[in-house]
Amino acid sequence: MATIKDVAKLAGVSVSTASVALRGKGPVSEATRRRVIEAARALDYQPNAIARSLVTRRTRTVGLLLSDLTDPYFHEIAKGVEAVLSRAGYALILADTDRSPEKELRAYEIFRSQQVAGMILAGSGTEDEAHFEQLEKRDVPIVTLGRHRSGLPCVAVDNVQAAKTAAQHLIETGCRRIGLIAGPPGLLAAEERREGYLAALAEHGLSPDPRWMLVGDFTPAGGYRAAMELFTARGLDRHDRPDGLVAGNDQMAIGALKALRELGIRVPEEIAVVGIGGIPTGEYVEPPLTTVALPLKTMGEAAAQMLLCRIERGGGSLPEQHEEHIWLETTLLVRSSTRARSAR
Amino acid sequence: MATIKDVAKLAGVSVSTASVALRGKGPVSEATRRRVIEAARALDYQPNAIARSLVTRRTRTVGLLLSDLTDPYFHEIAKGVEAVLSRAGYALILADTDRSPEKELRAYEIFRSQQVAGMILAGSGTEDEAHFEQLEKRDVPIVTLGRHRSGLPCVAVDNVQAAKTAAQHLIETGCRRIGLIAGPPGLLAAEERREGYLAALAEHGLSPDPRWMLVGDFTPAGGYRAAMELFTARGLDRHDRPDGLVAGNDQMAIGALKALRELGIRVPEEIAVVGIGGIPTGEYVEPPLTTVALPLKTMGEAAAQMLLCRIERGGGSLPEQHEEHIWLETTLLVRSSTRARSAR
DNA sequence: TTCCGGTCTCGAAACGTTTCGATACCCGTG
DNA sequence: CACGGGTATCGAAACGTTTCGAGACCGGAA
Repeated sequence: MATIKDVAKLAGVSVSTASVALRGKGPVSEATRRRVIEAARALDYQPNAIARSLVTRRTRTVGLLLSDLTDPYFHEIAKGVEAVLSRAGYALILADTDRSPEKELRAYEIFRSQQVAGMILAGSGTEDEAHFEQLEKRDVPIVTLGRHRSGLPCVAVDNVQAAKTAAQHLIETGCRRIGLIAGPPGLLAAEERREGYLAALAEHGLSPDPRWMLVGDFTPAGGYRAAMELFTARGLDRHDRPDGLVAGNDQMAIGALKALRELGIRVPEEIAVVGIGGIPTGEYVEPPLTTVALPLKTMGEAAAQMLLCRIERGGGSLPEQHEEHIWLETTLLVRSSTRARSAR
Repeated sequence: MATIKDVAKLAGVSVSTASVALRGKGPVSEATRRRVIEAARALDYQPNAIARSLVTRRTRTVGLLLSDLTDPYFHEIAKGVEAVLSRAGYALILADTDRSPEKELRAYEIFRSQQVAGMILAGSGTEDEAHFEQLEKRDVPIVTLGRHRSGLPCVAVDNVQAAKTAAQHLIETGCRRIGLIAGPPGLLAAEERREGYLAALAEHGLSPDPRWMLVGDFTPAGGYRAAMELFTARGLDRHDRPDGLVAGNDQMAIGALKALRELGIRVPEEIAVVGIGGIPTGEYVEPPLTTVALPLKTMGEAAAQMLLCRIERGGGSLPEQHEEHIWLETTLLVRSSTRARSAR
C-alpha cells in the first residue's frame, strides 16, 4: 500500500505538507492541496490508521463485548451500536464471551491492547463484584448494558418493573395461578425479573405454588424443557396447574409455547404466556407472543452515544461520571398468547 | 498505561531485552526473564498492539463485512467466524453494510486503513462485477461467503441444489402445484434458488403457474406479504391454488406460515411449506418448519480457517489462489410443515 | 532599501514496539 | 596467557503518521 511518503514524493512536497494538505487542516495553498490530493488518488492512498493512532494516542475503534452472538437479544442491540458508531466514524471490534468470565477478561485485555477508545459490555455470565473490579482499570471508558450494579456507567431497563408488568397483565386478564420460568441464577436480569414477578403476585395477594417455578437458561430449548417438566413431572392435577406463565425472556417463552402445543394445552385458554424482551420472532410463533418489549435498538444506540460522549470529553472514566445511568422504558406488547382483557 | 519502557526501567534492563524477555523469543537469562515478567505484572503492562503492528507490518485483526446484523442467517456464521478467530488470537472487526454497495465499499476502505490482516465478505446487496473489481486491490487476503461468482476465494453452498432438494421433497411427498416465494432479485443466492426450484419442477414435468411465483425480500414480513398476496390477490380458486410452497429462505417461510395460519389454510394438509437455511427458529414455529439446512456455523468456521491459512502463507491474494472454493453440503431437515412421506 | 508580518513549506521529533548488528563478558581450549 | 566461541545484553534504526518550531518567501509599510 502506498504511504504518505509516496504521495508526498509524487506531489513534490514534503511529508508534513502532504499530511496537512490531505486533512485540510493547516494552511496550504490551493495549488499544492490539489496536487497532493491528486497524487493520493492516483496512488489509491489510504492513511494507515495504525501509524496515525500511534502518534495521536487515540484510535477510532470501540470494543463490544457480548455473551453470545447467537442470542437474538443482542442482535438489535448490536445493530444499534454499530449504526451509531459507524456514523461517527468509529470501527467496531467484537468479542463473544460465551458467558465465561475468563473469556470476558481475556477479551477485555485484548481490547486494551488494541487501544480501543472505549468499550461496551453487554452481558456476561457473572455479576461478581470481584470480577468488575478487574475491569476498573480506569484507563478506558466503559459503558455497560444492563449491569447497573457494577458501579460502571450503564444503560439499562427496569427488569423488576418489566416482570411486574408481565405478571400484572396476566392477573388483569384473569389469571390467578401464575408460574415462572426464571432465567439462570446468578444473572442479574434473571434475578430481578423473578423479583418483579414475586412482587406483582404479592401485591395482588397471590402466592405462587413453588411447583410452578422453574429455572431455564434463557434459550428456547431451556424454556421447552421447563414447560415440559412443569406439566409432566411435577404431579399437578387439573386444579393445581398454573393458568398463567411468565417467562424470563422471549426465547424461553417461545420454547414453552412449543412444549404446550405438543402437550395439547391451549394458549391462552388454558394457560396464558408472557415473555420479556420483544424480539422479532415473537410475532411469528403460534400464538403470537405477548411480551414486555425492551427497546433493544435504542439501548444499543444509547450505549454507543453515551460511550462516544465519554470518549470525546476525554480521559478514562472519571469518578464523578461513575454513577451515570440511563433507564429506558419497556412497553407491554399484547398479542395472542394472553387473553384479551375483555375475556377475563 | 505502562509501556515497555517502564517495564524495562523497573526491571533494570534495556528496552530490547525487555521485549525479548516478555515474548520468550531470543536468549535471555532465566534471572532477567523473571525480573522482567515480574515488573510487567507489577505495572499491569499490556503490549501496545498498535505499536507492535506498525513495526511488524501485520495486525492480528480481521474484518467481517455482513449485510445485516439483524438477519439470523448471519448469526451462526458470525459465531463460527468469531470462534476460530479468537482461538487463533485474532480480533474481529465488524461492519454492517445494510445491503448498500456504497456502505460496503466504505467499510472496505476502513478495514484497509485499519490494516486488517484479512477480511471476510458475507453478503452484500449486489453481485455487480464492477463492484467486485473495486475490492480487488490485492493487498489484503479476502474470503467471501457465498459469492462464488466474484472470482474471489469463497466458501459456499450449492444454492441451486438446495432449492432443488426443497422442491423435490415437496414433489416426493405428493405436491404437484408448487409455488415459490423468491428472494430479492439481484441477489445471487435468490437467483440460484429460483433456478433450482424451476429445475426440479422441470425434471418432474411440472410447470409452475406464474401466479404461484412471488418475490419477497428475505424477511419474515416479506414472506408474510407474499403469502397473503398469493392467497388473496391472485384470483386463484380452490383448484388453482398451490399445494406446496418453496420459500427462498427460512425467514420468509416463517412469515408465510403466519399468513397461512391467519387465513385458516392448514399446513401441511392444504399446502406444504419448505424453507432454506436451517435457522434455529424454524424449530419453534407452528408447524415446525421443514427446511434445507445450510451448515451455517461450519460456513463461518471454514471461511475463517481459509482466511487464516491465506494470511499465514503471507501476502495478498496471489493469482493462483484465486479460484479456491469450498463447497459445503446442505441437508434436508424434515419437520412438520411438509407431509410425511408415507402420507403422500 | 530595510524591516515586519503573514503565508506557505519544511525538517525533525515523537508515538511504542521489534529487530538487527555490535559489544561485553565468561568459559574452556590450545 | 591468549584466543575463539557462545551467551547475554544493549543501542539504534525502522515502521507511517502527526505536530511543532523554524525557515523561506513575498508584499507592503516605513
